[in-house]
Amino acid sequence: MALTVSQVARLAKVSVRALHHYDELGLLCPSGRSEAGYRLYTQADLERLQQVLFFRELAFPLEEIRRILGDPRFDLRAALLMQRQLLTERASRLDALRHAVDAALDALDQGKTMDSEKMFEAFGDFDPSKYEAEVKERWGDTEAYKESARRTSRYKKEDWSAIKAEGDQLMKALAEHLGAGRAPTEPDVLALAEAHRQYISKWFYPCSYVIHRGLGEMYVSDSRFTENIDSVKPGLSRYLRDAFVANAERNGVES
Amino acid sequence: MALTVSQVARLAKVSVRALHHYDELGLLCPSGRSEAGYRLYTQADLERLQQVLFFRELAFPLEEIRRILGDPRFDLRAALLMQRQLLTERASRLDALRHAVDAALDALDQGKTMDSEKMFEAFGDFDPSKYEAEVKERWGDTEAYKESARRTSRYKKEDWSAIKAEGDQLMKALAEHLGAGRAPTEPDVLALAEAHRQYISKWFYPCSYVIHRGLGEMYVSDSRFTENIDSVKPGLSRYLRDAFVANAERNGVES
DNA sequence: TCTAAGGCCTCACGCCGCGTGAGGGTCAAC
DNA sequence: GTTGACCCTCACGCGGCGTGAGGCCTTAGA
Repeated sequence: MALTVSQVARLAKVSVRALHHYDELGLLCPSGRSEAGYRLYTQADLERLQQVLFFRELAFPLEEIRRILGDPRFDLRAALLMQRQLLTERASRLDALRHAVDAALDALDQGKTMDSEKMFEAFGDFDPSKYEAEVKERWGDTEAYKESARRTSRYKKEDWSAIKAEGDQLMKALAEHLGAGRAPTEPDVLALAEAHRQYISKWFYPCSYVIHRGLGEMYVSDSRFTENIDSVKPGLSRYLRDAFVANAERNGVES
Repeated sequence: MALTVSQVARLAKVSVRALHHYDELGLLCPSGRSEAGYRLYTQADLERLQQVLFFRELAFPLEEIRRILGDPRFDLRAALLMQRQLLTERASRLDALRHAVDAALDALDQGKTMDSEKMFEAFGDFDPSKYEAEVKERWGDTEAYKESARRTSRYKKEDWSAIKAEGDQLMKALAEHLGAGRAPTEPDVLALAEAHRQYISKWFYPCSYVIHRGLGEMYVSDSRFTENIDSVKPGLSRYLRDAFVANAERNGVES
């Protein structure tokens, strides 16, 4: 059932190079490789690709798409509403341009030369940077987010799949301890919690014990996190929270 | 009355870097420099800038703008009509995207997950390359034009102003001979005609005697050429035609 | 008369979303 | 075993500038 690049490319009407590109960016990494190193895409990959293309059509930058799809805090509704707003603004701009072109044509028909003042009439009052600023404010309002954005934007060529694999491995290990009935306060589990904290610090943003504990709290209080994590193993999000809290305590952070 | 870069930048609301860029491309070279090498823009430069910005707003690539503004054969009406068409297509595309976003929002409101089929419904039937192809066909339909486009697209960093100066100098020299009452068949004039042919060959496209003669014919038969050339000196276009014809004849091309 | 600030200049690299080779391995069919 | 259609990984290029770096020029004020 696994598909090769060119098959996916045909299905989704994108170029093979684009798929390579998305792989490089960590935006869509095929979940498998053949023995010869061929990229192998699963059905799930196809779905993700569709989401990617959806946002791409909506003119989101690829970097942002990666963050959007990878972050369970992501607020789809807000993003869509914003994008709608953006599209509306663009449409009205296009309209203004059409009027400008029409005016130019009229002037031409009447044998007049276009005077330069008229040329600029339509272009005055439009400032695309306004929207940009808004977006930045909306999405980049926490320090951790900003730092994370700063760092992750540099990874590009580095191995995103490696980062993801590292995270998955931690989750899997913790899920196994949960499955084995170990308490979240046991040393092995605490060690894993600590490893996770360092993993976050290393790749995303400086993650203190306090912040890590807060992250754990979010895992249980925010359903988007909870669902995502519990899909690995039911109850894992609570388990993580408890482990993070215990790890913070053991390192001198009061609860 | 000469303006500096930053003054022009403020007036036209473009960046200084953009003006530098246009200078590099030969799209808008300031007509003067101060002793210290500062760019000095005249009123005429400002008008040209306005034209540049006009077409830029209409989403013409800069390279094409340069050709448009530099080529007296340029058909403003056709270009505007095309651009109108382009804008209309874009507008309808934006509309489709807006509907897609709305559909996504509706689905969200009803608690459904977006299914991937719907995601793609709006994106199927749009092929921007169609229009591209049309434009190419419309504007690039002669061999000389194509060759010229191929070559000039490579100049970029090279000194466009030097090329222009070389051409202007030839025109000026020929205009002086015309003013002095020399016949277009005199050796000096023929030499200049030949120099012009080689100038064209060197910078734009291989210009045979036959083609050169044809170019001369166009100078008198196409009013856009005629006006442009006669603005240097009245009657110059005819004079050029005659000189080119004589030069062709002297080199074994029958009339 | 000296100085500091704010022009101006020319390199030259960076960005994004890939296109387009180059140079080489792999797979299926004849 | 040979073809030809795939696949891989570099690595450069494009367009329209943004953004320094490093250095000269000009002008106003102390």
